[in-house]
Amino acid sequence: MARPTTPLLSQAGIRAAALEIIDRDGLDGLSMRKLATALGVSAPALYFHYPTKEQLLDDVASEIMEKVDVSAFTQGWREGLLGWARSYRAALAGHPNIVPFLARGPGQRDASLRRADAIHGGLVAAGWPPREATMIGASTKYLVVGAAMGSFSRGFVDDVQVYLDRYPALGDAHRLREHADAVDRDSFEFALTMFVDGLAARLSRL
Amino acid sequence: MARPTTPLLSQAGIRAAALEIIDRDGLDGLSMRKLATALGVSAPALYFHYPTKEQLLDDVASEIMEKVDVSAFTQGWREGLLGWARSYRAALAGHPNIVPFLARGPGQRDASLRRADAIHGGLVAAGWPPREATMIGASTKYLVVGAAMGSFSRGFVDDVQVYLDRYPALGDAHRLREHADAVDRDSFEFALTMFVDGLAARLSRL
DNA sequence: TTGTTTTATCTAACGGTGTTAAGTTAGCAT
DNA sequence: ATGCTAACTTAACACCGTTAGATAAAACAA
Repeated sequence: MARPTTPLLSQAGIRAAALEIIDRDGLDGLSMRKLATALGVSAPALYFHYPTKEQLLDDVASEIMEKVDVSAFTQGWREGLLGWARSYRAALAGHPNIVPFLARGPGQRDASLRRADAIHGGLVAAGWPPREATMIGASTKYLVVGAAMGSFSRGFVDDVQVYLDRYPALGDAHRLREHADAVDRDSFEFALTMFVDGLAARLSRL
Repeated sequence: MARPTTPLLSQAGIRAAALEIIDRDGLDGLSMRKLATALGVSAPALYFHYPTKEQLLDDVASEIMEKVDVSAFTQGWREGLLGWARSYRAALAGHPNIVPFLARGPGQRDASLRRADAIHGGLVAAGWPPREATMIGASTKYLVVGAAMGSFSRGFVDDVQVYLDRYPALGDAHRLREHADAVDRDSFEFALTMFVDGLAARLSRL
């Protein structure tokens, strides 16, 4: 049982299985041995397709980031920023367990730079000074990543306070958790709206 | 060499050494064995003082969070929010390597609850509806944590220069690396200002 | 003072991790 | 048919968090 007639593994298949485990068992729940078992293979076989676990996670992260959409900048900076932020957050919220990894350095890839360029260019084209365009991009990313981290770590103090305010009649943790996603999205939308309102006021003063 | 004349370890000493290693070598750079070696002791000795690595990290995180100041809410919601956000960010920026742990942290401690109460209470006292007060708290936390994650994940954009001709609109973004700290702080201040401006406009409409 | 218990460390070891080394065989080119 | 490469295998290494059991000093009881 050495080399199979038809290959058992592929990069795409490995990534898919890895993401499935991460979504189900968390980032710490992913080990190369568990991943290999899920694929019906021994652990070192993975290293024929991926040089390192880190590289595999990088690819999984990039795959997720590819769903981020920056096309709305053609309709104006406000629409562009909102569209980007929302699709960015949606992408992260779909796989909250990988956010702590994702937030620590997807930067230097080609696709990522193309996105950054579209954002920066869209803002500058709308009249924002380049320096402020950079800060707007960074700020929006702060909001998205912060919100994603928040939803990643749900169940803790601040969130409890949120639940109690919004669903005062509910004392039961199960039903609270049911609405956790909606609460998260509300807070994110609120933050985004306030931020963009502040931006609009500033741009009109400029 | 069994029991020493005077104890070699203390919880405070262990925490301090752990934080030092985290600051220097990163979160993954902290192992119980390395920590023990730094303290001139064998690894299992640590378990007499801390039941688990997780618990130790919890304590280190709490120690950091104790520097967050919420007192400015006595001077108004704007001042309170700005003061809280800035001291919160300063606390995290001082130890960026622990942020990924801290952000998923179980802040289920008394101090954390007291802070949340002060924030929520200060906002409601200033006329914010309770539901919006909690969203403001969540939003601010998003900004702080997102900004802290950003500064944590410095280390990307190494060879952005290579891409500059391909993505001309990046413009001055290639200096992100050199001025990472300044850009981070400026962007955070910018985001915070825009957010609070948006809030002020909304409150006056309310 | 002696004896006992508790405290703070030690060494050894268990099962887990990412990863490397070396062996085995299928497919393919010569 | 021969040799080369591809895609797997098992064995093993160094590290990880943590537990078990031994040991000796300290603290306390008689």
